[in-house]
Amino acid sequence: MSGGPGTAGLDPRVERSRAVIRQAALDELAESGYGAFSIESVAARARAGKSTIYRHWRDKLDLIADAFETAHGELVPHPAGGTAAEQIRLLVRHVAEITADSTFSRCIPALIEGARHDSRLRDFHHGYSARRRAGLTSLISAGIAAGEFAPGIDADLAAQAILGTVFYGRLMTPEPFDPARAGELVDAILPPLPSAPGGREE
Amino acid sequence: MSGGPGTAGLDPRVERSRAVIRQAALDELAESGYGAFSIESVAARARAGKSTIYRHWRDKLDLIADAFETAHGELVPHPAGGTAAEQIRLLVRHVAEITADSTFSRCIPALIEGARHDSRLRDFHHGYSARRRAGLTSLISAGIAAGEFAPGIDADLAAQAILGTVFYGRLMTPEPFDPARAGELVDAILPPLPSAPGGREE
Amino acid sequence: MSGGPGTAGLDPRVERSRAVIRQAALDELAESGYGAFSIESVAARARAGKSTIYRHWRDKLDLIADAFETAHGELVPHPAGGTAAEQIRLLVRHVAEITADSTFSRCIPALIEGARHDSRLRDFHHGYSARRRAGLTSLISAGIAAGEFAPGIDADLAAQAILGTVFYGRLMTPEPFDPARAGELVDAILPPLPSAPGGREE
Amino acid sequence: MSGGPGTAGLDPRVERSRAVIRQAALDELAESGYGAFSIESVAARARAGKSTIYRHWRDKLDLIADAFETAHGELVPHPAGGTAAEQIRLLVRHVAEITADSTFSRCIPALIEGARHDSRLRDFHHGYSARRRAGLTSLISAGIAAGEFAPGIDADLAAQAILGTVFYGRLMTPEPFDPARAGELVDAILPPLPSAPGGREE
DNA sequence: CGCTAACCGAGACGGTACGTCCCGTCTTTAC
DNA sequence: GTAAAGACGGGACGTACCGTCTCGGTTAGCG
Repeated sequence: MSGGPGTAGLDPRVERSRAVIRQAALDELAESGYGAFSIESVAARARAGKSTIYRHWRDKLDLIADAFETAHGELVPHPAGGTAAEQIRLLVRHVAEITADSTFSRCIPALIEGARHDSRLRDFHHGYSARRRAGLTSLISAGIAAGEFAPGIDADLAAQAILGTVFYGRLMTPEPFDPARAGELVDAILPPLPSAPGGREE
Repeated sequence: MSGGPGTAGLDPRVERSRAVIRQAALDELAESGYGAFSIESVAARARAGKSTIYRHWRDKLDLIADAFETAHGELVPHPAGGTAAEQIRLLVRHVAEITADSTFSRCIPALIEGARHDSRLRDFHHGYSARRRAGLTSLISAGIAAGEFAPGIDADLAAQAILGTVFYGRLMTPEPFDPARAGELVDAILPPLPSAPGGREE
Repeated sequence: MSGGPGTAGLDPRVERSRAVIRQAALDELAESGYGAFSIESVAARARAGKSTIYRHWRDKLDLIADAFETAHGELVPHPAGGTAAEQIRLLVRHVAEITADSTFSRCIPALIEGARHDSRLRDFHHGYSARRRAGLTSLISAGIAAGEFAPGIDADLAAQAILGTVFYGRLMTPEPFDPARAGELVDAILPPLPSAPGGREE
Repeated sequence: MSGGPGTAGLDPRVERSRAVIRQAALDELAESGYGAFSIESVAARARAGKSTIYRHWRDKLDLIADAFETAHGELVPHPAGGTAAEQIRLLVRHVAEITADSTFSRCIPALIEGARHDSRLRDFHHGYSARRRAGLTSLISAGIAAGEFAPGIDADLAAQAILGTVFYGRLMTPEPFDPARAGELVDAILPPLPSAPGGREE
C-alpha cells in the first residue's frame, strides 16, 4: 500500500500504471505546486481513474513522497577524474543546470512547502539535500588535503555557501543561477591557492 | 479595495480590522503554509466575520499580498556606524536571527510557493529579496572601496553567497543557519585583508 | 419601541418616517412575500437607512405586525340598510373585491406564512379573520331570525363556507373568486326561503 | 438534473439519496416554512452532504417542487362504493383529516407562499388543487344526476365551498376544520333531497 | 436666532446560507 | 480481479443579506 519501490508487481500492468502515475504526479507538482496539487489532476494527466491511484498509494502525500523517492538519483553526476577543483566545478555546473530547468527543480518549492506538513517528505527533502551536500563537502575536503585550497577553509560551510548561492537564485530571484557562472562561484568561495596551480601546470 | 496602506479610513474600526486581519493572515500563512491557507481560518483567528475580510480585500491572494506588503520593513536593521565588515556582520547576524525564527520567516516557504501562482506575490517576493540583497551588496562594495576586502571580489555574487547560505539552512536543512556563526560566514566569503584596517589588528 | 400607534412623537420627523416605512413594508410584503421580505429592501423602498427602521421596531416581525395592525380597518364596510340577505351580498361582494385585488390581500399568503412563526402575527391574523367572520355570522343569524333563511342553518358554518370559498379562490387557484358571483355564492350557501320576504318575490 | 421521477438511476445509491433528501425537504418545509427553508438544514436532516443535493437538483426551488411532485398521491382516498353522498362524506372527511394533521398539510402555507415566487411550484399547487376539486365536483354531479341533490346546484361552486371551508379552518383560524363535522358540512352545502332518501332506506 | 439634542443616512461589523467546486473515500459496473 | 466511472460526505470558496453597531451631518424646537 505504501507504494514502496520494493513491491515486485506480479502484474506488469501494475508497474506500468505506477510509473505513469508517478511521472504524472511529478509533472503536476512542477506545474501546479504543492497547494494546488490534486489527485484528480494527476488521474486526468495519467489517463487513469482516481481509484487506481488510491489503490496503490494511501493518499496525496504518500504518492508525492514515493514519486520523489523513485525519481531521485538523476542529480548525482559521475565525478569522473580530474583535480578536486575540476570535479567541483563540474558538480556545481551540473547542479546549476538542473536547478535552472528541470521537472525536478520545478518541484523544489513544492517540496519545501510539503516538508512543512509531512515528516516523510521532510525526511526525504532534508536527507536528499544532505546527501548532495555531503558529496560536495568531501570533494572540498579532498581539495584541501591535496593542497588546492587553503587549509583553514570550513569545507561544510563552503559547500553550504556554494549550494545556497545556486538555490538562492532559484528560490528568491526571478532568474535562476546561471550555470555558466559555476566556475566563477567556485573560485569566489574556494579561491585557488596561488602556490598550488590547480593541478594543471607541471 | 486593494487594501493598500494609503486608505485613510474615516471609520476607526476599519484600520483596526485591517490590522488584526493582516496579522492573522500572516500567522495562518506561517502555520498552515500557502496551500492550506484558508480565509475562514483567518476569520476565526481574527475573530472577524468572513464578510469583513471580503469587504477589504478582493480575494485570498489580495489579502496575502497586502499582508506581506504591509508587514515589510521589519527586516531592515539600523546600519549604525563602524567599519563595513562590522556593519556586514551585524546585518548578516540580523538576517540570520530573523530567518531562524520569526513569523515572517516562517512564511517564506509560503511566499516562494505563492510566487509561482501570483504575479503580485512574485513581484513582492523578488523585489523584497532584491532590496535586501542590494543593501548588503553596497556594504560589500563600500568595504572593497575602503580596502577592507580584496578588490577582485564580485560584490553581488558575494552577497548572494552570504544570503544564500542563510536561506539554504532555512529551506533545505532541518536546522536554520545559526546566527552565532554569522561572523564566520562573512569571513569565509569576504576574507579580511591582512593589511587592511579591519578594526582588529594593531 | 414596539412602534404602537399611540406614541405621540414630538418630533414630526418620527411620525413621518414611521408612516413611510410602514407603507413600504406592506408594499414589500405584497410584492416579495414573507420569506423574501428584507429590511434592506424596505429601507431602500422608503429611502431610509436601516438604522432608522431598527430604531422604531425591534425586528422584522415587529415591523410587519405593526404595519398590519396600523393598516387594518380598511376591510370593514358600512353595512348600511336593507334586508339581511342584501347586506350579506354586499359584504361578500366587498370581501371578494378586496381579496381579488389589493395590497392587503396580496399580503395574505405572507400573513399565513408569518403566522406560523410569530405568535403576535398569528394573533393578529386569526383575530382579524375572526372579527370579519363574526360580522358575517351575526348578519346570517339576523337573517335567520328575520325568516329570510331556513332556521336549521348553522350560521357560523355558513359564514366559514362563504368566506372559505372566497379565500379558496385566492389561495388555491390561479384566479381569485369573481366578486360578480358573490350573490350566486350567498344563494348557494344560504338559499332564500321561497315564502320569506327576501325582497324579491312579489 | 430536474430530479424527475423517471430517472432510472443505475446506481442504487442515487434513488436512496433522492428519497431520503425529498423526505427531509418536506419535513423541513413543514417545520420551517418556505422563507426559512434552508438547503443546509435539509442536508443535515438527511445526513447528506450539500453537494449530494446540488448533484440532483438545480437549486432550492427545484428540490421543493420535485419533493411536492413526488409526494403527491397520498391524498387520493379509495372511492369505494356507496351513494354519491356517502362517497362525498368520506372524501371530505379524508381531506379534513389530512388537512388537520399531516406533513403535507403543514407544507400548504409554504406551498402558497412559494407559488407566488416560482411558476413551477404555482403550477403544481394550482394543478393539484384543481385535480382534487375535480374529483369532488364529479362526485357531486353524479349525486345530482342520481337525484340525491337538487338539480339546480352548481357542482363546481359547491365543491369550492366545501374545500374552501376545510382550508379556511386550516389557514385562517387557530383550529383546523374538525373531520367529525365533515357530514355536517356536506349536508349544509348539499342538502339531501327529502324525496331522495340518500339510498339508505328500502 | 443660535445651541443642543434627537434623529437621520450611510455603512462597517460578526454572522449565516447560498450555490459552486473539488477534495479523498467508497460503490457499482464493464471488461 | 482490475480499472473506469462517478456518487458520496465534507468543507472552503466568494456573494448576498441579515440584524447590530458606530459614525458624522442635519434638523427641529427650546432658550
